[in-house]
Amino acid sequence: MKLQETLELQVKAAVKALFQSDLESVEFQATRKEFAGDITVVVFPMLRVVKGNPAVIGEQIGDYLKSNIDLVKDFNVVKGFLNIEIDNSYYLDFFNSIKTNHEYGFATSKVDKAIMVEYSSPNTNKPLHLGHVRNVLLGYSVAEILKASGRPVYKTQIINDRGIHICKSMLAWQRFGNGETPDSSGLKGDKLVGNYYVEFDKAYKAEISELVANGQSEDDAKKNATILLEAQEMLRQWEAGDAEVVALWEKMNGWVYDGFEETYKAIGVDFDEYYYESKTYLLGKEFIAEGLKTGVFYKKDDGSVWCDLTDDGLDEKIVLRSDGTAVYMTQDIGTAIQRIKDYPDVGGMVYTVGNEQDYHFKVLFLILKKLGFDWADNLYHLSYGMVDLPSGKMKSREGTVVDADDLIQEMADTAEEISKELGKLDDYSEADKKALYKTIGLGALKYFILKVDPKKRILFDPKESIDFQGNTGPFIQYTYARIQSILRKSEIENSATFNASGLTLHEKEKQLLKQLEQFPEVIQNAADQHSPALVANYTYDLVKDFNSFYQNVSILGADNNDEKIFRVQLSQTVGQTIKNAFSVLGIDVPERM
RNA sequence: GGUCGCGUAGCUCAGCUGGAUAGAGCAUCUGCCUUCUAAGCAGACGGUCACAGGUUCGAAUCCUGUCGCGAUCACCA
Repeated sequence: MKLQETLELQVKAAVKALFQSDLESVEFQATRKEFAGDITVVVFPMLRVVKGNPAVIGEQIGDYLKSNIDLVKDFNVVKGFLNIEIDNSYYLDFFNSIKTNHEYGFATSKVDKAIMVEYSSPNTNKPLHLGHVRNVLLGYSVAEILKASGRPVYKTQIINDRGIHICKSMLAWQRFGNGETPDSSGLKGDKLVGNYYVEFDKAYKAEISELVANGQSEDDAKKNATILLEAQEMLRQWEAGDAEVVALWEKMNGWVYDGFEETYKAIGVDFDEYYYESKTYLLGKEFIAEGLKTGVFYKKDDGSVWCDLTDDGLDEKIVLRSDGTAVYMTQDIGTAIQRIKDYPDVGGMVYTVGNEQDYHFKVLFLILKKLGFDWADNLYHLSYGMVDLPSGKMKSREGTVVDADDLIQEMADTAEEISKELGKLDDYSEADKKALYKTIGLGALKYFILKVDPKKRILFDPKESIDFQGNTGPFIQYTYARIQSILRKSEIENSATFNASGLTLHEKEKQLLKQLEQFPEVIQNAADQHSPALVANYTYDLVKDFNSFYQNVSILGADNNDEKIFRVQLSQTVGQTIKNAFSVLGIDVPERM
């Protein structure tokens, strides 16, 4: 039984014996550093059932615990706080139980339905940028955290491969491209297609100003520009299945997918399954027709189909245009249903999408529920805040976007600069160095983004590069590397045993053991709250404790062999925990740096 | 205007479903490398937790209102 459970039972028993009252629950917290003790019972809440002075009550409960639980070594009471000192043997037993477990913190799989986690979900007309990076990192990490908490997970995305945006790139490429390909230009496919999206916009703007100069109003000019009309015509041709248009569409989307794959690979994320809007919007339409029959939806005179959500405090929502074509909602309904059809073991889904779509998902989930799907109760919108620049929002048309590939490269470059200044890697091969720079650069970037609460906005200043000191990825990676250095020197395995009876636990050691004890719970909380930030901040705390230990206590120079074995193994276990924690954040750890 | 989210140190962020004197990092300043990697450690400085009420033994945390910032309310995605 866990310590806290034992204590809870005994505190209840104490209150029963001393005051003839029953407690519903007992409130615990970690003892503050300035007081003696390891765990604290808060007496105040008991005052509802037990009348009296909280300090006196604490004293009496403390006496009871001390004489009834061997592990309770001593206690003290400060105001209404009962600080309990736990015997070292408890922490050493705990340590021995986890030290050889390489999966420490990860739940052994529960029998539970799988969860599908969607993230990235880009449009196919332009490259990925910093906003996508946050999305991808969050989605990937939440998926890994859910896995670590014992649930089967599928990672997926919905690719917005059809629509006016890609037609714009296609048209511009036809018109200005001279047959340019990724091969002929040496450009990444997504970059190339993105360039033509910009080309389109330029031509479009030029035409608008020409029309305005000829006397049209701005609004009219925007509607009447021939290049836009042509793009719209192209979309119609696509929907009609025009062979030439479809071939071009497939070709250019193919380039984009290759480019995206490269970026995903560089970031280090993956997917189990891809969904394409072009393939799911029709299924959505089927279910609109179905819902129309069952009365979930209704048709207006002009033929458009709506869902009335006013009873739920929302508005009416259109689900099909009057011309019968699909809207965003239509295909999202289709995609959701398709996924459950494909993966019957999936019992819920997580959508990693920015908070500008909060309303959309509220409506989507409600509609799916009205359509009668039992899994609709287990849908979660992992809503995250925008990544803003000092100048405000990123605007692709204004060229202020921070490109994902560039950013990754810049981070690696910064890592290289710093590493060279420190000059600890002189015996590394060039290839090993490059790999390490990438690990550190990515570590800095990922940690920077993941450590903040998903729902908060992030301000990213490209001029001030991301820190490599303090509460950062590289600091944590550095600590890991330090630990590996000790392990290389010590050559002590974690399977080795030490004689615990002779050990006097140093306060830094005890602090580390307490911190390690938290890890499984942190993973569970992070899974419940869909928050990688909890894991990131936990890891930082652990690492801070370790560095304090490292700097204040000699590990290899311990007084006796038992102590040395224990300290080396403690270091190794902290290292393993850092590695496990970082793995669910998608961050690699280096052997040296 | 309606709805939703956010507001904590100069800056970037923690603070678990209410608990002790609100914590870290960066920046500034002091110390510490002939000893396990100084991307580190030890310390100093720095706060009206946006504001005002309320709930209670106790509020940064919960409720109400105000202000500020953002998002959203399309036959766009």
